[in-house]
Amino acid sequence: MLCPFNKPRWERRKEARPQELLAAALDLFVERGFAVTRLEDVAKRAGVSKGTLYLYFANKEELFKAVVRENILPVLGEAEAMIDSFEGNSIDLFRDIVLGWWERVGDTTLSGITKLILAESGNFPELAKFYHDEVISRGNAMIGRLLQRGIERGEFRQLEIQNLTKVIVAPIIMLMMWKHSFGACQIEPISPKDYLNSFIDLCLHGVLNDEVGA
Amino acid sequence: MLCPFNKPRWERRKEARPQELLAAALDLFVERGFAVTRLEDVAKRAGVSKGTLYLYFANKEELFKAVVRENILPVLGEAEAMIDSFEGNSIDLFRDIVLGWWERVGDTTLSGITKLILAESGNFPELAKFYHDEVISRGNAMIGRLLQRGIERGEFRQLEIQNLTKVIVAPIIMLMMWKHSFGACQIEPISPKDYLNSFIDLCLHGVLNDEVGA
Amino acid sequence: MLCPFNKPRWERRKEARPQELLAAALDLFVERGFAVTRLEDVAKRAGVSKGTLYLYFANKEELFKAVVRENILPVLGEAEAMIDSFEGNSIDLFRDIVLGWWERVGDTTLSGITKLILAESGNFPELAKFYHDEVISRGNAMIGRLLQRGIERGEFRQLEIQNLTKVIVAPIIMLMMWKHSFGACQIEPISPKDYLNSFIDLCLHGVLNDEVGA
Amino acid sequence: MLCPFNKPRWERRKEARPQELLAAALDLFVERGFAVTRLEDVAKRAGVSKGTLYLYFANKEELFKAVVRENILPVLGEAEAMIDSFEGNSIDLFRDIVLGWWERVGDTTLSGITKLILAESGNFPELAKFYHDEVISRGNAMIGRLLQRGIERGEFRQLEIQNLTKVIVAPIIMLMMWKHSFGACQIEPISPKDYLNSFIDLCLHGVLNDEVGA
DNA sequence: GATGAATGAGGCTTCATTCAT
DNA sequence: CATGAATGAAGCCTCATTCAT
Repeated sequence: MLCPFNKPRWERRKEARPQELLAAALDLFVERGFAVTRLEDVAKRAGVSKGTLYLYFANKEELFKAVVRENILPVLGEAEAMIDSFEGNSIDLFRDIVLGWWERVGDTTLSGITKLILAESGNFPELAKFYHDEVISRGNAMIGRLLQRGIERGEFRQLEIQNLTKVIVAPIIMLMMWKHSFGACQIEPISPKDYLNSFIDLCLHGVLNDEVGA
Repeated sequence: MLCPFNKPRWERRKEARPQELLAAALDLFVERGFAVTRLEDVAKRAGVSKGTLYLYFANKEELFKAVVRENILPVLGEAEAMIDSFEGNSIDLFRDIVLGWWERVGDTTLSGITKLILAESGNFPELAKFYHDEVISRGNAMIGRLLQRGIERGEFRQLEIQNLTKVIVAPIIMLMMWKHSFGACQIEPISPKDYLNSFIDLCLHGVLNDEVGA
Repeated sequence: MLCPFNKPRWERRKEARPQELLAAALDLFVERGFAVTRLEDVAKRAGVSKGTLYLYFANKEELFKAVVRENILPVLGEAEAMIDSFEGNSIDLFRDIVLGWWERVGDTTLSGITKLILAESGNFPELAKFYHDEVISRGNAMIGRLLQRGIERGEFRQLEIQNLTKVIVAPIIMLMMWKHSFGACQIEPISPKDYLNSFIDLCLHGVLNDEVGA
Repeated sequence: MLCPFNKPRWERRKEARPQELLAAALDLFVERGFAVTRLEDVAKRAGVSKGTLYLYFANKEELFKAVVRENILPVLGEAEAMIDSFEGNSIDLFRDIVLGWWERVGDTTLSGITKLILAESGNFPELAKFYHDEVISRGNAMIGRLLQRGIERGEFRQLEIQNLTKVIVAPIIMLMMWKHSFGACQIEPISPKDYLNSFIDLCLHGVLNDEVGA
């Protein structure tokens, strides 16, 4: 009785149960997709029975929302804070943001959520809107502020920010998508580090040979 | 009987059946995903009965595979010819490739195939591999050759081609994904023209302010 | 193939299936109650599978409504016609209506519907309203017209019709209730014939001994 | 400890528990029916937890039986005393009985018991029998004795008592049923006073116009 | 070939009941 | 005694698949 691991499972619930369920749901949703995942499997993976899920989440869709809310939003806040408090060069900031995002999100199961949303948005427009408003648009705004900062500091040239942010976000999202689609099938996995370095290099310098005088 | 146009209408109809079914299935699979699409809806959209589907496709999974196979093949080769025969400046070539791709693929139903594959790759790994080998990797190779051409002609600087191609392809794929996910939900649709111009501008020049002395 | 009874079950559907399902549902709803009746049992009694029910009725509640609609409404129309076309004495008409109602409704499974509605109205207010509007109030109006007719012809004394109709309808409804509650439990079954004769006698003459000078 | 009012409040509470549970259950059973009432709601209405119910009642069915048993007994005997001690006119006695019944039973929660029994008799035949023997048949006997008294005193004409009692009881029972079915749904609530006056008038005089020469 | 009625396995959800604290 | 988290059987409903015509 002294060791918590001796406690019967049901006793640990108030603290951990919802988190265990969310973790199990995240895994399975990412692995199989929302529509195909059976709640019974989520429960089984969390080590509880089917009915227990309904003590914590009203239905499958609410479970999905909770998974998104609990996992993605905290990370976003951190990144936003980083931009606003960063002191140095915008180039370094860009590099930090990109690599940090990969470390905190892309390289974790969380990246699967993005894939999930893009894949299943057709069936859950409400969820898609929720995710867009809470995650995508905030992410875009973050990159937009970063570009603005660089322009104001004279580090970046005059840029059309509106569309450019989406273009810049795209390769990061694609890297996450890749990991959970082709990557998950063992098809030509990409080296994130090399990919992201190429990405950063491209964003900074473009492809042109400036010495020739393009 | 040799010329299809001599056949009575219902007989031509009969031969067109599978194509009509595939088209209907493509639409619905793209819009809703594989698991959620009901065969009855596919049949209804094609104007036939549910049972008729099974005259042409053994089951739902085979229908999916046929949809992908039938729609992937026509895409191949379209753009490849373009690149090798082009004479002018690599910058113009890049611009033509990107905008031409959008016009001939991205802006057609075929872009839905890409979304479909990325979304359902987990459940159909062999299709994902097929799509990767026949489409994605050939697209990458195309961009790779384009970059190589630019470098050889001194128009592009020395570039690490392997990963860069994937980075450059990413925003194009994302544009297609967007069209079929958030775009389909009426959530902040992107203007492809503006997006692609920003993309081309970024790829060529990067974001740095060269005059400052980068 | 000549004899319809040799036909496979599924072939007879377009004509008879919905009626078979409604009959089975009526029996079980009356026997067990709406909430407790399982659709699988309804299907089984009709000799079909669970899914077949949903080809004809959207859900359990719609099935219930259809049972009421198909069974009760036609009988009501007949009774209404009888009142309007009857030529003779109002006393005879009253007797005919009461005994006819018993024959056509009370003595059949249909009487169970009334019990059902009264018992389960709490859970299905929408159904209760439907039944009240379509059946109860029409039945009351029918009796009301009968009383009015008798008064106008001088056969009945001046009566307060509004509440009296409900009072007169009550013993008829109770007889149906009884049959499906205590009667169904083998508890002191009532002889409908004697009960209705007492009822008619009471309605006509009351209990008072007029000779004494009431 | 002998006087309950000396006990601390929570201890009196403890003894009152079963009554509070039964009251809550009565309300909900009457309102929604047995099958549909959730024990959790019963517990909530009584202000206890679901588990507590099982400290007092073995299961849902036993709770139902207890509800009925506890509520039936107090009804008995209330009215019986009235009839045998009455001195005056049988007409006045009838009026007093009917109006008194409504006041003391029909207009209280106890009328719900009647509705409950009639509605659920199919699933609880032994309770139905109990209720019939202890309540219904005693009520009938009471009315029977009343009629007999009137006949013997020459106030009522010669009547067939056996069935007539049931006919006379019917509108009273129906008034209770109505209150808990259509009445509870806000569908055309009946004015008990007017209804009962019409009822009494009908029972005494019938509908015929005696002056015409009945 | 084409139909569409029929099937029945399977998923989501509810809730009576249990039981460790 | 009281709690309320946990269980799991059971019901409603969906839909891929079959098959007699």
